[in-house]
Amino acid sequence: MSDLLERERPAPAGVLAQLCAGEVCTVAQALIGWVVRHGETAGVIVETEAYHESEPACHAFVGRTRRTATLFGPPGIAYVYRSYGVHTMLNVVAEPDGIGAGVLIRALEPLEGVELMRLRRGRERVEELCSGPGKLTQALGIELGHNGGDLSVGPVTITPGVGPPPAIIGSRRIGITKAVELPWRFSVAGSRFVSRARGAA
DNA sequence: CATGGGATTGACT
DNA sequence: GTCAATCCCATGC
Repeated sequence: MSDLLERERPAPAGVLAQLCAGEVCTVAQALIGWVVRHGETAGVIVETEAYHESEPACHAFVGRTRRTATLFGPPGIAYVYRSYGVHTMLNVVAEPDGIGAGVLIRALEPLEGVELMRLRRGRERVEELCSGPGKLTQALGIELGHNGGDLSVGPVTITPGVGPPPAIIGSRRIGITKAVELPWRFSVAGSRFVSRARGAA
């Protein structure tokens, strides 16, 4: 219905870092429509969530530790971690160096390498390839070793999309137990590629 | 060194 | 709707 018929375009040096240096909720919305690529697989971002050191749902809330060091670093860097011992999550570090904040990439609209995504996911339907934070990292082959990597350099990259920015809906973040009231989840209105809150319509 | 808790997903009742 | 899988890492003794 509202599929994004976009393709990535090269970004001038420093564009991603400059964008990500802004306020994290602004960054989370601005990244929608951008393209995540790893090798031959790529997808358009259709859902994000913002996390900031000032609120307890953010890993950086506890301060700078080995785990959160990346979050406190410069913007535009990948923060990758393992969740529930099973799934890998991809975040983009936001806000200036020294502030712990990041944007969780929660869903992509598959753009290239769909057959490889199907192979990695063991699913056929395109709607089931990247419609969740653990799913998209599996589909793109993103792993813990990508933590700390510069997303403007690669191997995992995030580059601008093409075309008008899509209409964005704000809502509550999913799967957390603290600061649940903050409307810091952002998704493309009407997209069939966004994740589903457990049991939601 | 031991313990406990997840920014989830898929299978099953 | 319910539940287990599975491991990294922060915390505490």
